[in-house]
Amino acid sequence: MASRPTEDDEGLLDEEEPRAADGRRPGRRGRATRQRLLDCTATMLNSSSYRELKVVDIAREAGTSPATFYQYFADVESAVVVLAEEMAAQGRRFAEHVRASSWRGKKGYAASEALVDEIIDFWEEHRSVLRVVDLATDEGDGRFANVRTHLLNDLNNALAQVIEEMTAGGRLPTAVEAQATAGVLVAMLAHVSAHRYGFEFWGVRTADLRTAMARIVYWSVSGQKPPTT
Amino acid sequence: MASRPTEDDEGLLDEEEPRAADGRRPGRRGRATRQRLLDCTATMLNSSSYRELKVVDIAREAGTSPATFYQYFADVESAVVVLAEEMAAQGRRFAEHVRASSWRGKKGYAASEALVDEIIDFWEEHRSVLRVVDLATDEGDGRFANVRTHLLNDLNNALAQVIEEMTAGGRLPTAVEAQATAGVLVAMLAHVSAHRYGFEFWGVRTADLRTAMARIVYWSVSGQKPPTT
DNA sequence: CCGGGGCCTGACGGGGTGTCAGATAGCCTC
DNA sequence: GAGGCTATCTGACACCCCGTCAGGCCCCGG
Repeated sequence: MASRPTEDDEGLLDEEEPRAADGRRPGRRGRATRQRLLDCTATMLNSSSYRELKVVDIAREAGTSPATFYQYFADVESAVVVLAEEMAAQGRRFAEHVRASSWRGKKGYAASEALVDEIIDFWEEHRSVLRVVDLATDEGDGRFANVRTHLLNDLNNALAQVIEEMTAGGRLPTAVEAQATAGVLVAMLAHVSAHRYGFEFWGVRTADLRTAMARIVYWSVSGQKPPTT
Repeated sequence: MASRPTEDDEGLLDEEEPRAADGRRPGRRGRATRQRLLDCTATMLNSSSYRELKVVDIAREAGTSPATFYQYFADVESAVVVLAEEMAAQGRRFAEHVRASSWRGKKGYAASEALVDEIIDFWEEHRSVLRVVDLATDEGDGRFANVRTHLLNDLNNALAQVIEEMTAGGRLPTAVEAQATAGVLVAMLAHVSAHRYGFEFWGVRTADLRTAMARIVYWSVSGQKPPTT
């Protein structure tokens, strides 16, 4: 039943606290500039690789100087972290979805398909930011790892909980470790969703990936064969 | 039955062709220097992050100058590609293993466990290089994507073939698309293996991940519940 | 209309990259 | 065993981006 540890959220003190480099609380003009910088960052993330994203370029795009950028963000990644956090906040629904669904029989399989769809769509919508999150996380950047956790942790625990219940109900063998299974499923969902285009390139259709994953999720959670349609 | 397309391997013309910057074929001394550079790159990859790997440092470590490095490699990544290719050559065994195994009954589950173990071990052994391969691939670097493909493609096709056979034999519903299922399984195996330590950090044991994955692989391939031990 | 603090920037030192032209080392020939 | 040729190495340099200041601009409140 081990639940993932969670770090202290200093972010809860104030809604948002976009502090400037010297600790000042920016006024109206400052916040506008900050937002402009953020928007440009998001835009440029769509058109260029994350590695090529230079402070100079963002600043120029926003019609300001590099020095101004550093007044609001410690580096490029800090700006992207903000974008990532905004995105992650929208990811809560996955877990809610899992908890609200019935996981038995045809309904269970439908829930599985719906979950997979939701995740694939989410990754599609936020792909440029998520790509950076994955990259930076793999590179060992704790800030991004934290965001990624917030995004996936709820889903992970929700799935684990369902699996626990199924095990307790005798539907799954006691040998299955709920957290491990949930973790593997989440990893699969996130990774495959992130690499849709890679698969498409190799001639594997997203629709088939979706079915393959839905089947695995359903079987892993319920212990039953998915209904063949 | 769509098989992944494969790129032309110009590498087959000559065993290895470590050409210098100006197209010369290096002599004995040159090859020794090149190898020294390569060894230092591998060493430093273990102790520092890939992003921090500077040409200057590698050169200094190898007791030579940066300019010399550029005589053998276009950039740091080019050197790592060579290391990655050497590693990938060892990954052939996964596919052989899949093809040589029986995938039914207890033997099938044992094969599944063995495959998972083999992959986890491989990722452990080559983790520093594989981390770069994953990172650079995600970043869109074609050279690394190519290596990654060579490494996983065989396994993917081998699994897909087994799944096809199972489908033909009526053991799996015809709705399952072999390549998609194989792709999802490979993605899961590679991604979870690459993030073992992440899971351990969250209190999920590798042994449990292994079981969870072995069960999913076995079920996906054979359509049967894994034997409960 | 006149401070003064919030906001911006020009200018700079630092460190890494990639490329020369020229120095050096190894090897073969006579 | 000296000359000469090529392979190999390197110091020096121009470039680029980073991140930081000190100082200047702008705007609002009084």
